[in-house]
Amino acid sequence: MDNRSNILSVALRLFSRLGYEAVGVQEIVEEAGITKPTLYHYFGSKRGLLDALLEENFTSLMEDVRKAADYQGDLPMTLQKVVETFFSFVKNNKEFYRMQLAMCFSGPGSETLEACSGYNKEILRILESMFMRAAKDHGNMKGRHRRYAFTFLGIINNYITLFLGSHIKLDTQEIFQAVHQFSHGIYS
Amino acid sequence: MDNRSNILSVALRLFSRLGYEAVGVQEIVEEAGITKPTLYHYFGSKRGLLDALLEENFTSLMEDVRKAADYQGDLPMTLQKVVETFFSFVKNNKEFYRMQLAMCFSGPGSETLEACSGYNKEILRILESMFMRAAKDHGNMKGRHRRYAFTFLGIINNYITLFLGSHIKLDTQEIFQAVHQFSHGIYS
DNA sequence: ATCCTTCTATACCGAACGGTATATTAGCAT
DNA sequence: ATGCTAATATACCGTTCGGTATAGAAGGAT
Repeated sequence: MDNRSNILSVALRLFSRLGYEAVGVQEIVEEAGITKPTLYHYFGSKRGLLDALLEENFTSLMEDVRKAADYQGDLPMTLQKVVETFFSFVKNNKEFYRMQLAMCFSGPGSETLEACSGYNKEILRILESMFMRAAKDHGNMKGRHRRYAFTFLGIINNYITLFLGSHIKLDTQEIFQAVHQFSHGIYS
Repeated sequence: MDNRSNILSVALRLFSRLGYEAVGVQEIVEEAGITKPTLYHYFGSKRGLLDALLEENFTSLMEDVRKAADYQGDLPMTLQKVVETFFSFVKNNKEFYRMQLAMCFSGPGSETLEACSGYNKEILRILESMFMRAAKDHGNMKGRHRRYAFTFLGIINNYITLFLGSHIKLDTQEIFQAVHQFSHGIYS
C-alpha cells in the first residue's frame, strides 16, 4: 500500500477509536511508519487529512444513498432500500461511520462538527427531497419533509449505534423494523 | 458565586461547545478569572474536573429518572413520565446533556467515553428493570428488556438531539409522539 | 549526464499542553 | 499573638502540540 492510503487508514483507525482532537500527528506517523513531512506533503495539515478522509468516504456513501432514495411511487420499498444502503455501508465502513457519528454529536463550536456538517446536510437534503416527491402521492405528508428526514435518519442511526456497540446484527429483520418504526410516525 | 461553582459552570460551557479534548485548562481558568492552582486545588486534574461535572449532573438526572421509572401497572403512563423527565431535565440542563451526548458517541478507546459510560449503563439499568417489572403483566415483552431499554433511550435521545438543534420544542405533543413511536415497536 | 519533479527524512520551531513548587493571603481556633 | 488550614497567585516544569526549513533520494524526460 502506498504512503497516502496507509496514512488515511491509520488516521481513520485512530480518529475513530480516540477522537480527532485526542490523536496527535506524531502518533499517526509513528503508527504508519513514516515521518511528519510525508504526511504534510500529502495533506497539508491535520485538518486537511481529516477533510480527505471525510470527502472520500462521504462521497461513496452519498452516491449509494442517492441511488436508493430515488422514489418512483413505492414509498415503503424506497425507505427499505435506503435503510439497506446505510446498513450495508456501515458494515463495510464501521470505523468511518463511528468517527462520523461522533463528529455529528460534537459541540456546536467544534472543528469536528464544522468538518462534517456539510456532508450531513447533504444527506438530509437527499432524504428530504425523497419525502417531497413522495408527498405528491401522500397528501398527509405535506410540509413535514424536513422533519421526516431528521426522524428517519435518527432511527437509522439508532440502529447503527446499537450495531456498533455489538447489541444487534443489522440483518433484514432489523431493516424491516426500522422502516416500520418510522412509518408508524408518518401514518398516525 | 464561589470559585468552585464558577469553574464548574465555565468548564461545562466550554466542554459542551468545543469538546473536552479541545479545551485547555488555561482557557478555563482565564474565562473563570482565576489561575491554575485554584482549579487544581478543587479538582486535582482536568479529568477530576470532568468527573465532578458528570457526578453532580448525572446524580440529579438519575434521581429523577428512577422516580419516573417506578412501574406500578400502567406502562404507557410510566413511559410518558420517563420521557417527560428527560425532556424537562434537558430543558434545564442543555449544556450538560449536549456534552454528555457527545461523550456517549466518542470512540471506544476515548477518555470521554470511559468517563461517562458508567452513568449511562446505570440509566440503562434503571430502564431495563422498569421493563422487567412490566414484563410480568405483558408476556410478549419477556427476554427483551435490554433491547427495549436501548431503543427507548435511543428514541428519547433522537428527540433531544432535534431539540438541541432547535428543530423541535419538546412539548407535550412530542412526549406523546416519542412514547407512541416506541410503543409501536413493542406491541407489533 | 543532467535536469526537473515527486517524495521522504533529519532536525528543528514557537506555542500550548497538563501540572506543580513555592509563597502569600485570609480566616479561624487556641 | 500564634499556629493551623484552606485558598489563591507567581512563576515555572518537562512534554507534546501542529507545523516547517532544508536537504537528500528516486525516477523519468531530455
